[in-house]
Amino acid sequence: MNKLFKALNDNTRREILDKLREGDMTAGEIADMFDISKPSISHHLDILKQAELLESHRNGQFIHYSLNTTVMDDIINWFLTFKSQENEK
Amino acid sequence: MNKLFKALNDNTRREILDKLREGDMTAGEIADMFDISKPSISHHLDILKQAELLESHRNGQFIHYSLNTTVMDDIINWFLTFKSQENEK
DNA sequence: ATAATATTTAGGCATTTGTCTAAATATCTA
DNA sequence: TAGATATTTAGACAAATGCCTAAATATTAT
Repeated sequence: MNKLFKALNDNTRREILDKLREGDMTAGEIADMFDISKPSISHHLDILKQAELLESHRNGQFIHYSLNTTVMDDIINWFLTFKSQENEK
Repeated sequence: MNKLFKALNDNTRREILDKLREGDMTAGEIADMFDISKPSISHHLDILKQAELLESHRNGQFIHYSLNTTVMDDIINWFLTFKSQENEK
């Protein structure tokens, strides 16, 4: 959970996840959507990948990134336990 | 959302939230559960309060802290939009 | 083989973060 | 009013974070 919260604690990274909901994109396409250098975006992508929020596969020169939302289940459940406990009062 | 993710991006703070699910506690009681100085815990409590995850009220010398989970709704919904989109494929 | 394009890795730097100790503030009790 | 207890505020410091430029790696096309 630590890596997951860490990865999500940045507005640029959350925006990357949001954009990828529309469909997969290459590293370059993602970088072009931000006013940040490509190396910096590359680093953000790496952090998201380490948290397993993204998967990547190379296709020729391009590296395509796609969402992996299965890892969000743990966090969602963590939050929901707070809300469900609410009703027990 | 930024303050919220920031507040949640720390293991000590997440543990504080977990402990408070059992019931309200004073700042001192919370601090005693960790191997961290009282001023540091006080600072963590402040960050959680700024994110509106906690509320506090003074009762004599003591300050009692309690959970406020309503602010979690936004985050939960943010996550759920990822999961619900999953089914549209 | 060389040049061009896509992406990452390396290294440096300023800001933010989490921690501490010392001091300040607030409340209660004798 | 003094002294004890509960908590926060202030200031300092090391580690982590996010950004940049320059260089390295991988692939494609001439």
